[in-house]
Amino acid sequence: MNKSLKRMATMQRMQVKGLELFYSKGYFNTSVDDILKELELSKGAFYYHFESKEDFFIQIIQNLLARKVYSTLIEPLEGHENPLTLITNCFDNAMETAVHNEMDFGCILSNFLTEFNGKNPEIMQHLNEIVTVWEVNLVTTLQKGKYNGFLDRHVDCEAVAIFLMSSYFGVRTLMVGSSPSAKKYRFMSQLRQYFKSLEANPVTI
Amino acid sequence: MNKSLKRMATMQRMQVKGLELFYSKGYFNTSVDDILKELELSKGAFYYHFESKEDFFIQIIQNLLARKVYSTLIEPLEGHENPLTLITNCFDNAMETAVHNEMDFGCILSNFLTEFNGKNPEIMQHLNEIVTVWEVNLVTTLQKGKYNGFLDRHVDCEAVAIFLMSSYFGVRTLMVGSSPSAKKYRFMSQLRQYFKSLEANPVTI
DNA sequence: ACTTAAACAGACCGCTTGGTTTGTTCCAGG
DNA sequence: CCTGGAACAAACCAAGCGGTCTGTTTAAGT
Repeated sequence: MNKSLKRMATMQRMQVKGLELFYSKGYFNTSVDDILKELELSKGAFYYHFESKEDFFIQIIQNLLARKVYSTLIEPLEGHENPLTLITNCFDNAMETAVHNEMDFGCILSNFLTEFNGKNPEIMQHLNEIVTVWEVNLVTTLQKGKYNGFLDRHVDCEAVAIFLMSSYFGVRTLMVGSSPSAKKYRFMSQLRQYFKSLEANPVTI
Repeated sequence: MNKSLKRMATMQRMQVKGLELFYSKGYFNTSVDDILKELELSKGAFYYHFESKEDFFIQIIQNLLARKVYSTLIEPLEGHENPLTLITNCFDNAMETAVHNEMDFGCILSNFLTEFNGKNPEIMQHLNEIVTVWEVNLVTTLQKGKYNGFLDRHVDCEAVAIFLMSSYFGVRTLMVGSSPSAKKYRFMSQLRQYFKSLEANPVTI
């Protein structure tokens, strides 16, 4: 009955705290005990609910990380407006929350990609899956925008998507240094500059 | 006499192997013993030459990483040609070696920035110093290009530099996934597209 | 009231870590 | 030839790691 409810609640608590610490301190640099200490739970509780630290993290990826990426980077792309406007606003919002977040350590997805690269193929696969979902949604949005006459018909949507994902990952890494707000402003100005070159040219007679 | 020569040689060997392993496996995930095992040296040797693992890494940053960034990302900017051409070729070369490198794990500097962010302020300072050097050189190159009439006079050179560094860091992170060659090609096509919008407009009469 | 299983607590284990210490080899200078 | 320090080797240490195991408490079903 509410047995499974309590189970879910405890697992959720562990995963939320786990993602928080893995994100801020890194996966390998965060022990299971670190997580349990903050939750005032024991190892018994942890290994009752999860098979291993790795299994635990994979569930975090699918349950929390995937949703987070979706809500902040994919969902905002929905709509029938100019996709360049949608993406601009999406990036602007995502970076604005990062600027105002005292504990920002860069893009979660990008950080984990870096940390697990060449170390754990299984986890890398799960992470790359999320990247692909993002990429596909970007491409689809751009293509729709092309057919609706917002983008120049020569635009290579797949290339634009790669360029956008790259620049976003990168600027989030760069922003963790000094003056993130200034960097955000400069980045956005050049993103707009780039987008201008993708716009459909008005019909010349 | 050649005492100090041997000393330098041994320290160099340790640092080269250290950077190699720190880069591929991560700093926290690489033990001092891992490095010494591959060199067939002992802990005594290590702690005779270096104060600690952290001191060891800082010396690697200053001796090897700084030089590497300089030779691959800064030195190629020298010259009196169009800075947009210089940067394009520089990025193209840097990414090409990454594509052909079986053991590529992304941009070294970017990876370490991610790994140490929020964990070790001292090391972060050393890393950010390198980033700043790169940024300053990019800005200088761009400004020179503006005065020489290659760039439009409205171009915000500092913003362009941030945008370039972001996109490079990001694409190198993205390339570690699948089909790096395709991603490089798409990235470069959009970089050129972006650069076109920065070019000086021919005088219209 | 009794059973049963879920949901934990916490001691414990083998192993690895960064770092220290002590011992050994080697070789240049007096 | 002998000595002193440089350059290492290797045993050693406390702390921390992921993971296991054996309880103990709680609560639902009968």
